[in-house]
Amino acid sequence: MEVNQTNTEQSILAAAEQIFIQKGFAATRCMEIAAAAGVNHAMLHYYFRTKEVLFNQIFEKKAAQLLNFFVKAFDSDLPFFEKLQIGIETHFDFLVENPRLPLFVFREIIQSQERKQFILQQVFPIGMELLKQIERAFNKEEKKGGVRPVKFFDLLLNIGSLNVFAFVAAQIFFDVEKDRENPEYQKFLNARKKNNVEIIINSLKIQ
Amino acid sequence: MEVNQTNTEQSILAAAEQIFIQKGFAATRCMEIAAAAGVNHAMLHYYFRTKEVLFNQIFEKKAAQLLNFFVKAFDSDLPFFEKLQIGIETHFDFLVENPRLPLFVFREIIQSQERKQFILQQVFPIGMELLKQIERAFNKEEKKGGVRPVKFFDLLLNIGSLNVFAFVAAQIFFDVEKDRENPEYQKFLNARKKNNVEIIINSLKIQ
DNA sequence: TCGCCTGTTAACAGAGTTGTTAAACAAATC
DNA sequence: GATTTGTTTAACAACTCTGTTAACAGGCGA
Repeated sequence: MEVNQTNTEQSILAAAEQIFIQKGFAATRCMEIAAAAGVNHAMLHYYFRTKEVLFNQIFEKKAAQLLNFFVKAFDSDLPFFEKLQIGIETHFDFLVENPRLPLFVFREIIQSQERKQFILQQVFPIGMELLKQIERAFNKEEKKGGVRPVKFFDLLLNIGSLNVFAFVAAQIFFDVEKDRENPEYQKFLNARKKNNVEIIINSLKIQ
Repeated sequence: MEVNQTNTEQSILAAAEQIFIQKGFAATRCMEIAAAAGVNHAMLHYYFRTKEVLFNQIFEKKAAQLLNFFVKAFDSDLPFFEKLQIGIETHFDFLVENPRLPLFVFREIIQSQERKQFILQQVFPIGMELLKQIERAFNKEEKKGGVRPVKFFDLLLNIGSLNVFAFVAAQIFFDVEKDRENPEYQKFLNARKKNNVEIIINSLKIQ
């Protein structure tokens, strides 16, 4: 072996992840990934055979990450409303670290029937299984009369809507990679986080 | 002239609109648009010179439509909360007819610095001007003490989040073009519309 | 009728993209 | 020190995509 056995493979993966997420499958060129990884473009085909294989590897990892995280964020032992708040905030913080992820996954799902199938058949059922646990806790609280009667599915969609859309909007007004230290950006994020928690809690509290 | 003068241009535009919105700029092939329009692909270049010119024509039209509509939806003379409800519902109904539009615009904004500039400099200011009218009505209501103090910008983001994300989710579970008559899809849409109005109203009402 | 204009087509040029391969090369093993 | 194995490179083949062009068809005015 010459220099770095797995390093080449790793740097291709890292470069591919970044570029694919930013530009999507169709707009990404193999040469560009190779250049970013600092290797000859033949390396991509040596390690991953085709652009599609490389892409799918990243897509599947990221799609799973997105859903698993959503589930894990609600997995704690606190009182219901505290758990909810921490869940929303943790999910939001995950998006701060991965601001482009949701749009990336949605874009590629919508574009390819195969990927849609993959999500619906491979990722979704696993997530659903985990979500049921949280749903039970939620329903228990509902029976106790602590919350307004809302469908759990609607609750999840509401949280997802508010949290995800904050980062879609953020990408219009800010450069989510370079503006991490920008106080305006941080102010925007904090305001949104607080707003989202309030809206959701408000929608569940009995008037 | 041989066959149909302006019909060719129109059918190219119609085909391009559909395919660009579904696949985005990078994934769309000129040949595909030509085939869908039923013309030789040289026609695209005859009428529009380049793929980019054709795309920009559609993008600019759609981006303006998206924002103008958002503004127009809130433009009525009813009491505040009724106006708000009708505004949210009208915006939602617009998305029922254009379910892929938001994701299309966001995707292309994010991908191209030029398009982002176009949105921020050409489209946004016009929308903001119009939005100020609605903001004044909102602030008046706020001063009367009829609503909780919320930043108008946050309110807009909240409505946008909930309405837009409904159609992002819809595209995962349904085929938004073919499922128009599907009762499951209609049930989903009605539930979301009702949910979104409730959440927003709830977030503004004083407890 | 002739020439001109618009719209259309097929063929093609040029650039860029994915994917292949043969050869060089460096370290590990024998 | 020769062999093997894994890694890298340059060159290239095949293909696709965008954009051009030359030829052509029919309508229309001179």
